[in-house]
Amino acid sequence: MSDIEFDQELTRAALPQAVLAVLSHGESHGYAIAEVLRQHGFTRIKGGTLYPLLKRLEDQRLVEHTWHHDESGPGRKQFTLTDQGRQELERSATAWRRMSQTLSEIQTTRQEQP
Amino acid sequence: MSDIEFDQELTRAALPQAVLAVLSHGESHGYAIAEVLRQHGFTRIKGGTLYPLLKRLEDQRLVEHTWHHDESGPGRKQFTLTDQGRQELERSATAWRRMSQTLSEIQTTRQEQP
DNA sequence: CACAACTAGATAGTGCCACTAACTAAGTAG
DNA sequence: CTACTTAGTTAGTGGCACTATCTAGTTGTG
Repeated sequence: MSDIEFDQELTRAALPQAVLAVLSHGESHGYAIAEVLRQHGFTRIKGGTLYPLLKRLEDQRLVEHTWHHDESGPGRKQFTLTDQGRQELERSATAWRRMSQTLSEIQTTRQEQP
Repeated sequence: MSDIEFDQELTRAALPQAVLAVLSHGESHGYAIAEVLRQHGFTRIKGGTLYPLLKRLEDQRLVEHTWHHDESGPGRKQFTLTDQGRQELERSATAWRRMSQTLSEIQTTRQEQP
């Protein structure tokens, strides 16, 4: 639970996967997702970043929402992963690992001079 | 040496580090850097992506260039890492590892329900 | 010779998306 | 009544990969 903040480009690449990963544990709403992300080091995710992202994930059919109105507090959009979302999470996690691998390869591999 | 292509957002986050990593092996010019990147799976890096990036890295004092005019072929901008560039490569590699760690943490950690 | 293909670098335009800031709206604490 | 928290939304900006197109020198082929 670090509180160091990630840089912007890294966030941009990782955030959709992070949100899907949070939702892989079960349904949740925007504000609670933000809370979990904050605990994991995404300290500066604001509504203006998260809600449009959730909208995009929904447009891609990776998540779905239903409205929940409790007896107290404002209404909530409860988000759940779709099957497609679960697949995308897996695909994205693999891509991420492959890129990590590639980056360290480039750095450690001796280059052939032509 | 995979020839599968990376997706755009991942490329965006990784490419500057990848270029710095290539240059950590010694000076090189744009076209040759592109060649090495292609060998490592960045199959669709075109001049229009790479040259502006090199320009930005230079603006940030992470790389420097000198012109080389061989007896044959067009002139080349030979790029070298600066000390600052070497530091940035290390910082960025660490950030990348930390993000990978974070992503797998989010996915595997049980969430506390309030 | 003419014409294509390759090497090397540069630029304009587009689209995506994190970020900032400001907003609505309902409940709670002082 | 005022301020804060929870919850979600919207408009505007800037950075950057991507596409397409350009210049310019070199090499290969008919």
